[in-house]
Amino acid sequence: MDDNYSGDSLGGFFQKHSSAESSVSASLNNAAAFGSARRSITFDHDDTGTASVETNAPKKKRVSRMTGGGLRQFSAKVCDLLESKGRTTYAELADYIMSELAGNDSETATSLSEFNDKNIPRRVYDALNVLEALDIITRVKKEIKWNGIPDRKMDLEGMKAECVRMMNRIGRKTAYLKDLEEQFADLQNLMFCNKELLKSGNTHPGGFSLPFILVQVYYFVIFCWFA
Amino acid sequence: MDDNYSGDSLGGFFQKHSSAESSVSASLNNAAAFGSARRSITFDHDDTGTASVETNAPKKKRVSRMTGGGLRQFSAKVCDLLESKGRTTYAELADYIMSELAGNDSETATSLSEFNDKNIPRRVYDALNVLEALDIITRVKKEIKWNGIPDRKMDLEGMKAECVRMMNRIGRKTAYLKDLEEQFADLQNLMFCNKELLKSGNTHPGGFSLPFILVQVYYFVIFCWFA
DNA sequence: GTTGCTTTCGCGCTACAC
DNA sequence: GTGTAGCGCGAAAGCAAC
Repeated sequence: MDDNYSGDSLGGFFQKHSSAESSVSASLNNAAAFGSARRSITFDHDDTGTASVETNAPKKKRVSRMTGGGLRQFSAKVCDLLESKGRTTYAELADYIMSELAGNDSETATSLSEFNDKNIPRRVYDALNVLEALDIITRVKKEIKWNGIPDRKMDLEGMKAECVRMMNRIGRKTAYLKDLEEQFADLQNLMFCNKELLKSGNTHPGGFSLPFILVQVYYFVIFCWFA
Repeated sequence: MDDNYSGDSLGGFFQKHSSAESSVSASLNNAAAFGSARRSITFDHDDTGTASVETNAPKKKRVSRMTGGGLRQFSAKVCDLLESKGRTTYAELADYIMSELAGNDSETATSLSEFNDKNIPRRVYDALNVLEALDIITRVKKEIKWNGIPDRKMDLEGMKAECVRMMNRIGRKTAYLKDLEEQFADLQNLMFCNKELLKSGNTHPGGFSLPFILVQVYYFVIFCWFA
């Protein structure tokens, strides 16, 4: 049986080495002949051009996609990067992403980077365009500014901070309040004591008296007098 | 006029025969041979180089691009649509966008739609992929759900409400506090007075009494007196 | 497992803009 | 030339049906 392993994914392994053509034809045949297993990791090379036509060995296209490693993957990366940098340029983005991708290979390094060198930049453009359409970023002459998923982060953060601030304020006020309540209670005790003293007749009649009045009024008329 | 639009390739429509090795070349030829003119909103072309192969007049690929009418444009549309529908499917999206685009033409209608029939769907996929990477949408088996710029709306509203609530609470506490402070001040005054009286010797050594009255009124008339 | 079709979408050629 | 991006071929993934 053939290979058909399935794997992949992640792997990303496809090498694209551009070299021998024999491989090419082989790949073609494989695909057709075996019919079954498709995916071959790839091959080919280039020739690019378009064309080619004649006779024999037509090349193919290469590929074997890096499953799951397309626009979606790059968009996410682009987004993270943009968000963390806030303001950057296309070149910086592309470089960063490329270097990141280049890190995880073993021997396909060269071929991989050759591949990425051309593919990533193109994908980054796609991602940027969508992001721009959503107003998540703004492009002004080469400079890319992250507006952020509209206010989300900023406002959320801002409001959280505000919340904390308010909580603290409430805490302080509450403590002060408690303090005052205690003092208030103490004074009420004082009043009570005075009253008791008075009542108990413990007071000296000719003593002193303090015709004293304290009136606190909030909203209405008050008549008060004494003689 | 020569607008040539016309045909298109349709290319896709040769089914994929993947069989023989000739397949490759065959497809190429088809494209070339039938290929002939493909729309051009603007003009055309020429035959540039690449390709083509034998025989007759093969045109190529071309297609003068519809500047500015690419991923960016479609992304915006896709986004609006998704947001308004909340939950839909790829097919619905594509159809909707296509019909919308088809509306604004004059005579190129046919060619345009033929063109769009193939191009738009592809673009919609691009847009969806980016959106998905940003978690703005979620795809579950053909169904596309709009998550909407992550919680933004919900959280923002929620936190604003929370803020208002807290502000009110602070207001109430503050008023109460002020109230207590005043009462406190009053009582301290009372204490002070008492102390002064005491000190002034006006007091009777055997104890003091303070026929005293403290009245606090909130809302209504009060008559108070003593003699 | 394997045809055979449909849905996604990787990838890169190449047209334009600057 | 270089930077951007329109555009679409055809491979891979998903789905039946055999």
